[in-house]
Amino acid sequence: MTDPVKRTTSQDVAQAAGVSRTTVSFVLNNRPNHAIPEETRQRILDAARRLDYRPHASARSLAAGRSAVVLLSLPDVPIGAGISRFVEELATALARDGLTLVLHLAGAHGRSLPDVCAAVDAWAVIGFESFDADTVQALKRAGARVVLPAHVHESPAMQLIGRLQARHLIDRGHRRIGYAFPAHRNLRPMAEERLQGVAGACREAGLEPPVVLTTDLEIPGAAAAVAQWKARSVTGVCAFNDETAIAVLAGIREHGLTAPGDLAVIGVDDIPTARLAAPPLTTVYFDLQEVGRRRADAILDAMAGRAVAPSTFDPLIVERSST
Amino acid sequence: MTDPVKRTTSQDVAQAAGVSRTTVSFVLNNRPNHAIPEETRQRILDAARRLDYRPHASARSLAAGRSAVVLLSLPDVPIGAGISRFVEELATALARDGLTLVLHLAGAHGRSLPDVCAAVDAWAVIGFESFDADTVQALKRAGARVVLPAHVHESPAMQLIGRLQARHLIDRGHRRIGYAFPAHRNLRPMAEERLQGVAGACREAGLEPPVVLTTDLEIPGAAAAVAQWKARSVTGVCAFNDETAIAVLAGIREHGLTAPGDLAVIGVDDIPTARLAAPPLTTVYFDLQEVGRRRADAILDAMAGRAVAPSTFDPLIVERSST
DNA sequence: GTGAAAGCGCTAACAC
DNA sequence: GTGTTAGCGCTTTCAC
Repeated sequence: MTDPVKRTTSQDVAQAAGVSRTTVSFVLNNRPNHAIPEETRQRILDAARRLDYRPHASARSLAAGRSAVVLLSLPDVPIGAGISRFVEELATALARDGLTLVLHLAGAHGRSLPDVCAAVDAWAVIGFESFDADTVQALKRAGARVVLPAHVHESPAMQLIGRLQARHLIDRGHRRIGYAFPAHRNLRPMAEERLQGVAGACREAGLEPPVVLTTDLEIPGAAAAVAQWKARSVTGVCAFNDETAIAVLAGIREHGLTAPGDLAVIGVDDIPTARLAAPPLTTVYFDLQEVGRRRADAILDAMAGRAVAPSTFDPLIVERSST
Repeated sequence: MTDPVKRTTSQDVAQAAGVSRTTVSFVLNNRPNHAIPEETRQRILDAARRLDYRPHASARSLAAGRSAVVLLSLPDVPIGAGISRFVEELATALARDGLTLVLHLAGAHGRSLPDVCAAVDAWAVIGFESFDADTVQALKRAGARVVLPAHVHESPAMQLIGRLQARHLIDRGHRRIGYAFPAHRNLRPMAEERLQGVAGACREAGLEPPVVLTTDLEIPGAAAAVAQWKARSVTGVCAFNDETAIAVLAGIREHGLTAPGDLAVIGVDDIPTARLAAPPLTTVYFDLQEVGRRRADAILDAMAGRAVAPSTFDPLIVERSST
C-alpha cells in the first residue's frame, strides 16, 4: 500500500541514453535555443518511452516556478450534460498546451478554494462564477498566477437568458409574465441575474414587472404558485431552469389545468427530461461546449500574457409545446 | 498576470519568529518527537498566521516524498445531488486528515487518469468504478501510492438495486417484468449490473427473464418500447434510472395509457423531477452521502496501511404512484 | 552540442 | 530544545 515503488527519474533516462540530465531536460521540454542533433534527440525520447518516464510534477514545478495544473471551481449545483461538455472541452484544449485540468466542487463543508489551489499548486484557477476581489487575492496568495471567472454565469450572459425567455412569451401575446424563482439557495445569485433579464424585457415591452414566486420542486408548492399566478392574471411564466419549469407544469396539472392554454411555461437548460414533460417543455438551450472552447482560449491568452477576449454567448430557444 | 508575487516561505516565518526553519517545520507539522516549548510554538504559529504562510505544496511533497492530494475519478455521467453529496462527504472527511480532494471527469478526449494523477502528484486515486489491473498499474507508475475503487458501482451493490426494483414489482403481483435499458453507452456497464439483479430476482421468483428493451430519452423511442412490452404482456418495468423511467412514462401517455394500471414503472435515483412526473415516479433511492463517509474511512485505512473494511450499501424504495 | 553546478522550498536525520 | 546539513527531482545559467 505504501510501498516506495522507485520512480524512474530523469537521471535514469540520461543514463540509458548515455547523456546528462541536462540534455534530457532540454529534449523533453524541447528548449529552442539548444540545437540538439536529431540522433541524440531520438535516443533520449526512446529511452524515456522505454522506461515509461514521467517527470515528477512536484519537482518540476518547484524548479520551474510554475505548475501545469489548472483548477476549475464548480458551483454546488447538479452537473448536467452541458457542464460536462464544458469541462471536457476545457480539459481538451488545455491538454493541447500541456496543462491539466482538475475540478473542485465548491461546497459548504469541503476545503476552501484557496486551500485546494495551494494543495495542488495550481497555476491558474477558473471559476464558473465570478470571484469577488477577496477570493482573487486569497487565490493569488495561495500561489495562483492567473485567476479568472468562466464568465458563463456572468451578468450579461445570464440576463440574456431571462430576456430571451420573456421575449418569447411576449412575442406570443402574453402581457402578464410570472417568474418561477428556485428555492435552492445556491441558485439564488444566478436566478437574480436571470430575473433581471426578464424584468428588463417586460419593462422594454411596456409591461408590468414579472410576478415572481419562489417555487420548490414539490407538487404542493408548485400548485400554490400556479394558483397565485392565475389569481393575478399571469398567462405565461419564465422558470429559472427546467426543473423548476417541470414543477410548474406539475402544479398546472394538479389544478386540472393545461399548458399552454391556461398557463404557458418556458424553462432553461434543455435537460433530457424537458422533452419528456407533460406537455413537452419549451426551453432555452445554450452550447456550453462552445463556451468551454472559448474559455480555454481566454485562459491560454491570459497565461501567455495576452489580452483576454471578452466572452460571448449564444443561447437558443428550443420551442416545444408548453408555450 | 504572470507577476512573480514573492511567496512567503518558511524562512520568512522562521525569521519573524526568531527561530530556524527546522523548528518552524516541526511546529507546523507537529512532529511528536521534538518537544517544543509552548511559548515557541505559539510564537511560530502566530507568525505563520500573521504572514498568511502556506507551505509550498510542491516543495513539501518533493521533500516529504508524499503529497496530500487525493484524486477522485468521476464517470462521464450527469452528476446529480447524490454524487455531489458523496464528493462533499469524501472531501470533508479527507480534509480532517489534511488531505485535499480534487476531481477528474473521465471523458473521451481529456487527459487520461494516470496523466492527471501524475500532474497533480496525487498520493491516492479513488475511482467511482473499479479500475482494471492495467489502470491500477499505470496509476502506480504515475506515482499513486494507494489506488482504490469507490465500490459504489460495484457489482453487489448495483445488482442489489436491480433486485430491489424487481422485487417491488413482483411483490405487487407482476408476473412479467420488463427492463428499460439506457441508450447512452457510458451507462452500459452499470446498467448490465443492475439488469443482472433484476434477472436474478425474476429467476428466484420463478418468472421468465425480464424483457429488456433499450429506451432512449425521446418520446417516440419510449412509445415504441411500451408498445412492445404491452404486446409481450409485460405489466411492470424496471428502468435503469429515473430519466429512463420518465421516458417510459411519457411513452405510456403517448399511447393514451396510464401508469400503473396499464404498465407500472420504477426508476432509480430519486432525481428531483421524479416526484413531479406524471404520475409521480416510484424509485430506488440510496444515500450516497453515507457511502461517501464510509469510503473516506476506507481510504484513510488504506493510507494508514490498515485493512480496508468492505463497503456496504442500503438502497431504499421511495414508493409513489407509478407502481 | 553537452555537461557541471546552483538552486527551487521544504523535510528529516543528526549534531549540539 | 534548536540549528546544521543534506538531499527530494527537476530546470537553467554558464562554461566548455
